[in-house]
Amino acid sequence: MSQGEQVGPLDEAVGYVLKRAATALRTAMDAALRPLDLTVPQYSCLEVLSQQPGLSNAELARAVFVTRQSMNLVLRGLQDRGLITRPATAPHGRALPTELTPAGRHQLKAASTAVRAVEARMLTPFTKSQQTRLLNDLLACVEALD
Amino acid sequence: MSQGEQVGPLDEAVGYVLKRAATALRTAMDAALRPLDLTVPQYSCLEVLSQQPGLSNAELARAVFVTRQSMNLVLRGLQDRGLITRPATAPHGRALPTELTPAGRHQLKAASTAVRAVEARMLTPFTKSQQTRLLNDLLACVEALD
DNA sequence: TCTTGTATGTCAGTGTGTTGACATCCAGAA
DNA sequence: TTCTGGATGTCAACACACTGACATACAAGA
Repeated sequence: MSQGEQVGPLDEAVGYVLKRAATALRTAMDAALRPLDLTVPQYSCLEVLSQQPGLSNAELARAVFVTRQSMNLVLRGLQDRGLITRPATAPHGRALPTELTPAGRHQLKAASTAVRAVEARMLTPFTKSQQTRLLNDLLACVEALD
Repeated sequence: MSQGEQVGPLDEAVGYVLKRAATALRTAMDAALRPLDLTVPQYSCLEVLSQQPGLSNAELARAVFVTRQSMNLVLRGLQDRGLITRPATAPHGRALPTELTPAGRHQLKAASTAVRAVEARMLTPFTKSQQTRLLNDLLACVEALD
């Protein structure tokens, strides 16, 4: 262009590479979860639900950064497959506390190992301390943008 | 759970934070480009086209990691607004070489500064050497997954 | 008590990206 | 020359996430 370097060969833009990394991870996770008939949002939902049982639809949506409507579809799919349970009537307010079924816990265990394997493959080039450094760097990026 | 730590409080999973960072960046870029009436894919397309004029639809799609169909919609939108030009008939084969119009170059300049401002804000917490380190780390992640 | 506000679940409508498919165009081998 | 393979542009159908909207249920204040 006219005034010096603009963005560079695009491979040098942090934002570009950040998107590429996220896309590659998403693709790899999709492939790893496909044999289990789980999508990434479904797996994320199960994982959160395992760590925080009894969360409502809206709370789950906030935890996974999607809308209530989207999470509602995810939950319905999981419920139809018997991986989670929601009471037909709300015990308090309108919130329906969601819980994992034994089948859901079993499915989550398989999915969790598959996902961890993908993460481990992604982190192969790094030492343990480098991994925490990368983690902190990414967190700093998020905070700087917020 | 049963056997030690599973995934941790989820904030410690690199994949989770990677997605959060990419989402935050995407949201910030969307907000920065909205006043210019440009979406992130449209901006990416203009940027690539500026560095490599004459690329065809399929080549652009590969460069931005979307399908030909999606890129076709993006190009049509940009073409209707007079930011790019495509010959009505292909000079060779079926590929239609795309070029930026003066209006497109002008719009891209404004968009590029806006996007660079977002990237700069994201990289505020880092020194120059830390930025290149982060870049290389992310590239290593992509390579490890490929 | 009644009212206002907030939060939740759910129903549309919309937009965007994808996969699947097809016709076209060129290059190279038989 | 003829034909096969690869690449391209484009159409259709589908999936998923979003915004907008509405009715419901509880909490806090007048």
